[in-house]
Amino acid sequence: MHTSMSAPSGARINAIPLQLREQGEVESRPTSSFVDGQSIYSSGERAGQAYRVEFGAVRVYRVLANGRRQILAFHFGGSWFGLQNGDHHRSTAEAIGVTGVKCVSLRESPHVWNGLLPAVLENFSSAQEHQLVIGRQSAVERIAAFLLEMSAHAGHSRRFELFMPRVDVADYLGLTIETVSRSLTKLKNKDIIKLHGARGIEIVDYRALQNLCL
Amino acid sequence: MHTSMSAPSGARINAIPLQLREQGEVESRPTSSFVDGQSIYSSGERAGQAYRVEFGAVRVYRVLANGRRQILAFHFGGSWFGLQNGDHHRSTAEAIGVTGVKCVSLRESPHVWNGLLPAVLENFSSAQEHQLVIGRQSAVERIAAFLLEMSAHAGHSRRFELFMPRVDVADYLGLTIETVSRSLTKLKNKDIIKLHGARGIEIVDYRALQNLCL
DNA sequence: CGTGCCGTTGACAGGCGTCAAGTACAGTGG
DNA sequence: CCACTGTACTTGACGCCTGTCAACGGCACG
Repeated sequence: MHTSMSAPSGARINAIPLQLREQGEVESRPTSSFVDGQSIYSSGERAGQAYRVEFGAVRVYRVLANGRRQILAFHFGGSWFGLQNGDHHRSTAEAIGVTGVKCVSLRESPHVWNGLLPAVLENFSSAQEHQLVIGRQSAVERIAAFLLEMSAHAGHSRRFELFMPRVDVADYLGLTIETVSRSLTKLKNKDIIKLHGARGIEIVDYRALQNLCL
Repeated sequence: MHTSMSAPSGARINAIPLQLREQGEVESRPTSSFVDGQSIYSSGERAGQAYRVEFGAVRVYRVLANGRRQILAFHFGGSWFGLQNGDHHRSTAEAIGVTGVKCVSLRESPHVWNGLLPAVLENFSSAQEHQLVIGRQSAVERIAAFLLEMSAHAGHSRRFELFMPRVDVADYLGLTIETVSRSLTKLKNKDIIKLHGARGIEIVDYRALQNLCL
């Protein structure tokens, strides 16, 4: 199970951010392991911890009352998540594939907050970037931006595997799975990308993909 | 000029956040005044300052190469903005109506960063909230959410004035001005709101508006 | 080989963008 | 005082993009 996920996530372990190692507070904690789809925290639960992805991937999302879901962010190795100001989580975080996560209690060690400012700013920046994508870009443009984002997380590789199913891509980009599929097909037919199986992506024309995101 | 703006923004001066007064660093700075549409900082400029709205309002936006604009956030009295991790601004901030802004240099006083974590978390939270709106809601639902947001900034008043023109609302919600106008008309025809002139909003059925944002 | 999940493709309808015309209003100048 | 002008907003007609519904194909697993 999850063979198609564990291979790329294994490669990603080496990408764990060294600049955050300085925080001995974090390194002293054990890594918790989660299986695919397992909840790391849920909306409504009491907050008070900071989380960092060690390996694998995490989706953070919120669900509207009518069932519509919006994935706010994907997090990969080294990325912090779950940082917020309220007492209770307003979003849910789930593992994508087998995923390792380190937790720090902010109640026991409130001073850790000080070191997390760069991480919060990073999250904030990503959220703003994503606002542009879902606010002002067409379906194909969103897919292009998404593929470039995933490529960047894979070390700007031209060939990589998507960690998540289509429904996650759709809920991240504010689209439906059908539109995601159709947009990928369009990019394929324009010889901008090649598809290798359901999750494999090969970027043939990197520049064309970038031009779509203008 | 701007009479329709200065009245509500004047009321808002009292709403300046007291919990931030502790930072004498901020209070020691003079307030710079900006006229309607004046740039506070621009995309590409060197960053290194934190900004706080004293009175009036501010829009922060980015523009894609093809001219499409996305307003990332509106900021009102007491709100911090311009906080980011890079060396250079990736967005532009402009005054809406006559606006007062206090600046703090983060290069001269880097320790100020520590006190700004709550403000960054607040900005981050707002961005996430907005992701849901523009990612998963219809035009009418976005307008409903927007009106409730503006109402909240006016002390949850049922009657308030919009500070900004339709084009700002549209670029904030990822819509066109025509769709904004039509959606407002729909809400008006359903007797959920009343329109008083171009900018005046009266919420007749608060509950109905909330139900639209589910 | 059947079953179930995931992804793709097609037909169709509806929502929103685009283009265009019309209205309201403030400011200006005669 | 009133016509003129420019800006902001509204309304209408129309077309496209994307959502919806449905059928189909591929692959893993039992």
